[in-house]
Amino acid sequence: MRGGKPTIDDVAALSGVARATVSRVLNGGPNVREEVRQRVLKAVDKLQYKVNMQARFLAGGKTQVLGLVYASDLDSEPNSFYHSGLELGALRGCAEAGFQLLMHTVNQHSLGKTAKIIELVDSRRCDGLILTPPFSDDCDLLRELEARNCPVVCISPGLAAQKVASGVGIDDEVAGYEMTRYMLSLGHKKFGFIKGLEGHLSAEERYSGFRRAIAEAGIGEADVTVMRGNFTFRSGVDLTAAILGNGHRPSALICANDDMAVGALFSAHKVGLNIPQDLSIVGFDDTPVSEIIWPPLTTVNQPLKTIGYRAVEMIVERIKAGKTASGPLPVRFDVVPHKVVMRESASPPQG
Amino acid sequence: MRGGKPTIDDVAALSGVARATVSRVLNGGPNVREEVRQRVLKAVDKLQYKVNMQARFLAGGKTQVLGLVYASDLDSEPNSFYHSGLELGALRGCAEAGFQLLMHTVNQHSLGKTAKIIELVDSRRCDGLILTPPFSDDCDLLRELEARNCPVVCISPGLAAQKVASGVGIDDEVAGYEMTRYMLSLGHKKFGFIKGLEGHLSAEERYSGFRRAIAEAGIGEADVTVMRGNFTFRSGVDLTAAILGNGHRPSALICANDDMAVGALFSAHKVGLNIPQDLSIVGFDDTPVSEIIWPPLTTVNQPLKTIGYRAVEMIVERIKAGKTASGPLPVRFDVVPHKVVMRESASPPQG
DNA sequence: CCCGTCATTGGAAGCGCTCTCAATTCCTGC
DNA sequence: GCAGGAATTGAGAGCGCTTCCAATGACGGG
Repeated sequence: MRGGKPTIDDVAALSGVARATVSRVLNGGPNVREEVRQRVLKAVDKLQYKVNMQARFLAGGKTQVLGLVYASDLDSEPNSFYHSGLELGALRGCAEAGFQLLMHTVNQHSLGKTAKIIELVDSRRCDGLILTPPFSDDCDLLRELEARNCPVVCISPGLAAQKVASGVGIDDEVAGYEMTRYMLSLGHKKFGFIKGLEGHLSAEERYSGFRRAIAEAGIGEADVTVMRGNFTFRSGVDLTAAILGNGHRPSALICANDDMAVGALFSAHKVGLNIPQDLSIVGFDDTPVSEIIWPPLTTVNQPLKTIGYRAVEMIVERIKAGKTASGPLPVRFDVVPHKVVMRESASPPQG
Repeated sequence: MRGGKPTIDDVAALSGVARATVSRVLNGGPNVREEVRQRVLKAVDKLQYKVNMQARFLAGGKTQVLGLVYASDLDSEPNSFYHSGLELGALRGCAEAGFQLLMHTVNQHSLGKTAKIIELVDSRRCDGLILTPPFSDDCDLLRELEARNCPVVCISPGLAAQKVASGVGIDDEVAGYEMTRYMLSLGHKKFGFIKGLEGHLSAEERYSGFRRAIAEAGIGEADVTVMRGNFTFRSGVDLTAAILGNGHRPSALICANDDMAVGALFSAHKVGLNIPQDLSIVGFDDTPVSEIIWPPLTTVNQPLKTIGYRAVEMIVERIKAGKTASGPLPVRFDVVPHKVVMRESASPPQG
């Protein structure tokens, strides 16, 4: 033991068996006499022996670590609510599966963004990766990872990425469609839509759903105003101001996420509009603010924790498969249920 | 190379040197002829060789991984803004220091909460730990960790913990004091204070600062109402309702965090109060909502990202010291600057 | 009572890298 | 041209654990 922490050999020595036997006991292997097992366990306890994962994994060629990658740069702060939700769910999943979660952020505008992620797996730091938007839409990255045989699960990937790697998420197109249908059902006929950052395909899907519903309802191009924001409160404020200043004012404004919707609310308040009487405003995500703000925001709830949890389940599944079976698991996309949450920021249009 | 990934031996073979030499080149060791270095580098490049961290760390006895621990249970959702801020800062620090960040949540009410954290270091999963409240106040845990010689840095520890382990944070007592002084300067004479969860000593410090300012101002016990919340919006709502229903209404309400302040705002609005004319409400933390809410919340900003970043710096420092020097580094507490952010939820009392 | 089986157990070869220490080579200065 | 010392380089011993394979022992059938 040489003063340091006890090793498996110390346990073996103390219990009078071979190292291999201790290993068997530790890993619940078969073919160990009960009496021997007890003897080993007693030694483990007496020595306060703890497996050195570092060594176990070197020998076993794994790490029991999953990487969760998300984007962060100085201009667009990551949405903390969104990421915390996913993280919490993932953490729960990891705890159950006996994995650890390694966080990794990369500036999506940096040149070596892909390299940094790839290195994580090349240097054997983790057994699998969970990618969040917009990385979950980076097909090149996905393919590189696949070439390295690295299990990957994407959070809310767009259609293209869904063909390349497995993913989890809500059906954004349907969510956008349903939300729009709801607004339509309230009697709205003139719409505004604030899109999110380009490249976030899942947010773009919400827009597709919106278009589908609009088209079905026979609403003409002249009655819809579309703008592109960047998911921030600020952009919601600015774009809404632009939309409202524009004369041909919509009666319903749909935003691709809550932050922008809250910005819209802010802007509308500022010009003296009553919400929802004068303008219905709705968002996406159901972040905590949407409940706190006045009026409470009608929005779409997506079960972030469930998504994070499911992502871990899926990836663990793939990791196991990778080591058991021969052929790689087929790519799949798991849809988790979303829900339109009706609060008070949307109502039938006045007059 | 046997089909798998190239190893250091493959590089050694290809470049015609010994394994040790390749290692030296890889680690920037001295005493390698330039010509040899180039040869090795070329082989590395040609083979697309990547160090297997797993192996490097087993040999070196380190992991280059830092653990960030935070509490989470089902009843009290962790404050995503708070944790994301710290995490982001820590992540940035890790990236610069060449470390990875392992996240770990533990239910603070579970029995084995300490064991789970200890195991993280016992099983050699990380080289150091960053503890957030309330774990940063768990002196028993801190001592156990110290016994294991595990570098630890606490985020916003209370006075007791500051003596046991190093930490970073703002000076909460002074922050509470300053905020109260500010309210006093506005002319308030009757106060309400909503405390946070018991055991979160740093939040308790804010209260101490409040008491100090109140005492200095010669305000009597009869003019302050104190309640204990649990940091949630809900508790802010409920406790404020209680305070307002109580007759002897304060003109200023100070909450130990923003969520509760927002709840207070909500409750006050509900009973028809004008904020800040009828009641000034202030919080702590400067979360994003505080800017979005109406009226914008006067609060105390603490630089979370800086704190997270600094925590990593400190821990890396300790890790290096642990391996170089003999004596352990002295315990220290780094104070980062906070700032009272004056917005519109506080004003001189009416009448 | 002997031999094939099967449950147990031990031995030893790695996993891929770091690091100590000895061997070798290269320069100096005289 | 050669000794002494510094600069390089190579060999090999781990780091602590998993796992393949051979060895041992017990048992039941012939």
